[in-house]
Amino acid sequence: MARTTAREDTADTADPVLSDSSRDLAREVLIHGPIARAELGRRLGLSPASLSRLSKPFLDRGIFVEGPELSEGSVGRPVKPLDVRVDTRRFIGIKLTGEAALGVSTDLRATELGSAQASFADTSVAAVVDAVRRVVVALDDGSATAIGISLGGNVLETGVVQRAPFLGWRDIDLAAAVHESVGLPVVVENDVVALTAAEHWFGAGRGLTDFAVLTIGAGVGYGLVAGDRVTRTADVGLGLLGHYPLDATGPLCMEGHRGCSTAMLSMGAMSAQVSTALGRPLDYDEVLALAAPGREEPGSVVARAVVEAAARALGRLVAAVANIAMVSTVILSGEGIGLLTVARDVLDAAIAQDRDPDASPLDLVVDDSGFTPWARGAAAVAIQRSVANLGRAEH
Amino acid sequence: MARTTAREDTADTADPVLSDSSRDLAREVLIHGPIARAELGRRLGLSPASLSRLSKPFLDRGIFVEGPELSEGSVGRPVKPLDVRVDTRRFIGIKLTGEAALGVSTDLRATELGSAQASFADTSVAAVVDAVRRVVVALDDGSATAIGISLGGNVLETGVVQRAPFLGWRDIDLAAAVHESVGLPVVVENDVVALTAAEHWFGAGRGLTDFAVLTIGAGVGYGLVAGDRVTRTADVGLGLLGHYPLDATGPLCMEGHRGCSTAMLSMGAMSAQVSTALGRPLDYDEVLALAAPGREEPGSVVARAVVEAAARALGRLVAAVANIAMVSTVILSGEGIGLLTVARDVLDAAIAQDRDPDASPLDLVVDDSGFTPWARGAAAVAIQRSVANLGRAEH
DNA sequence: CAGAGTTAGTATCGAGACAGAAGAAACCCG
DNA sequence: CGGGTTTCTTCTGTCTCGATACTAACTCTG
Repeated sequence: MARTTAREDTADTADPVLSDSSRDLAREVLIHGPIARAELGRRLGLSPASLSRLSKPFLDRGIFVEGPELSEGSVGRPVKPLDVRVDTRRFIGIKLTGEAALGVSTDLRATELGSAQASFADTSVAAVVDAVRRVVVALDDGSATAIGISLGGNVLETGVVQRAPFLGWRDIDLAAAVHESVGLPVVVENDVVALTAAEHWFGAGRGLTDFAVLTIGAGVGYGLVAGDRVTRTADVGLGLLGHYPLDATGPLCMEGHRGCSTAMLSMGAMSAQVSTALGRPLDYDEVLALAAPGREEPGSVVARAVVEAAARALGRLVAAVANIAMVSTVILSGEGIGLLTVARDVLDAAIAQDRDPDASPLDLVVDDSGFTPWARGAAAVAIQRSVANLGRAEH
Repeated sequence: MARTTAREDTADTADPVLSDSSRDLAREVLIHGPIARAELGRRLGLSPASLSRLSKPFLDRGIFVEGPELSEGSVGRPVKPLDVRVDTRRFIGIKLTGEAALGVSTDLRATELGSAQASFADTSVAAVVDAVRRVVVALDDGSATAIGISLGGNVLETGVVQRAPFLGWRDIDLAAAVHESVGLPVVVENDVVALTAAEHWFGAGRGLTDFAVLTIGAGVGYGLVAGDRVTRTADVGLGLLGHYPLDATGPLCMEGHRGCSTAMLSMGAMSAQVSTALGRPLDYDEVLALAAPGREEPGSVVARAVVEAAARALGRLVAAVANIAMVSTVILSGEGIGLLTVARDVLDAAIAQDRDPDASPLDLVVDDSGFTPWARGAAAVAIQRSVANLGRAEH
């Protein structure tokens, strides 16, 4: 599409909407860090002349900087790579669980600069919005550009939460409510979509046009990037892979599926299995510790059986995703990927079993940064939505 | 991207490469049949003025025609819809099996106009190319624009067959060999990709940006359209869903997978199961006849058990594809979908079981036009490759 | 160490594609 | 029959682009 078409007029804040090429340039520099104009020209399909023209306003406004010249040993004039000044903007990302708002503040590349949280006693909109406000107050020094909020459930593009089981919400205009409360632009998105978007622009999926994200924690989440776009269907909030059949002989989940992904992989299901078998309560970390290689004490056999069954199930799931979504990269994230430290080899064997030996090797990336990716994802969505406004002057 | 960038210079035949907008217009009119300029403007994000300008050369060259005015009862000037003259070009599509070349001739919309086939005694390149030549001679009245060839295996974009197990080929430049023999432009593509492309532009997937295609026949094939593009990975020729685990208690396939998609769904596996149980040879159609509702004769119970197990397995596969590829439309094609006439209700029940009841309804389309879709798919690929050259004058 | 070769980036300018404005065409309706 | 409505075209100004020619800054070679 040529230039700024009238088709996707957000009409959000003001006039200075960037042209298509300018926005593409901003996106590319933001994602791919210090990068030469010539390289940008090749990627965007533009001539060097256009790159000079397009990058000038960004340099004038202080959004781009020219990095140090580095000649890399090759002949010719050294490149003066373009980069964004990541500190020109601040963003706040907040993940909502059933009890609390967990927030991080980030720079333009979704790098975490600080964190804060606030719990809410009940899940009324007022209580949740107030918790969000407290997190924002704790994190914002007055320079934040926008706020991203992510939660499990179905979210419309307008920021209306259509369905959020954890909060018991239906058709709540959360974006408007938070904007009312804190006075900043607010973006709301499904949590898995947000996490996937963060991996796409700022994480392990940077530069990839097709990959999948699997998260393991309280449940199992699934996000997909196809054709350089995060797939965003109406069903994305339902967690369609939450009850994917993986082991016909596995335990039951609370919805009655035998050996589904939740029954096999969620942290709660795994520790429950071991606790039941051993007759004493154990949490997830204790299960992993018991199953660790070399540990030979009462319960190790049970823990190992459960962890290895989970690893086999995960392998089956990863292979299914790679085969069906036609991706060659799968990113694993979430609090429950600790099982890989114990049973990585079992996982790899299970993947190999369900995947054609002639197929291209599967790139499995483990993002073990714990819980912050969820909040970081929310910030990433806010950043993405703001790129179109990057042309505006600094405040 | 604005205008014709130098990035994807095919440098195929000659100069008259269309601009991006012109190509998009040609594509849109070709796919969406008689369509008003105003509607085209909305879809392509162009002003009415641009539509007039862009469509003029196509009209002048006789590629487009203005359809009859139809006022549809609404007020205002009636639309003069644009349409392509489908008879201005002829294409030939050929599907290669292990023994024969099966061809169809089509118009610009891949509508079948005639068919022909030729078998080859051995799978040497010379024998296959000669069979292709005989098919072309039988179908071409001298007006064919291009030839599309599809086959099971891995095909590079250049037309080189990297791997074709059915033919025992490796790294064969089939496009060049056929071009040498018949003197027309030749496009070679994987058969499932070609079939998917045909559904995308001219079949049940017309107008959809995301859907999946499952084929059942001698094996199980899988194609995916995501973001309005046919997914085309290096692994696409391997048939990654050919041995997808579906039933832990099912029979073995010849590669030793228990209850995989081939073991459960392929025509050969189904009839083999029934034949073994009954102690007499039966072909696929006989199995379906035995399993038909109301039939109660010796063997019906066995046939029904096999067919229903296949339908359940297919349901599980369809649900997995819908959930993981995030599509809401799945097209079923191939010679082996006859089982649906017997066990459609079993299939629907199996899909429902593996899919969230709150998920958007799954649109299941059955393309039961038998074998010609395969050859038609090959023609469709040739047509798609030719759209960029549509600006050239008629011959 | 000088100059040839190479790569990066910039200023100028003309070509091309675009949308907006204005108007013509062809219908409906009262 | 004239006003309203929608479709489509013509004209024109604007904007973005790439080509060209240029400067800049480095390496390599003799």
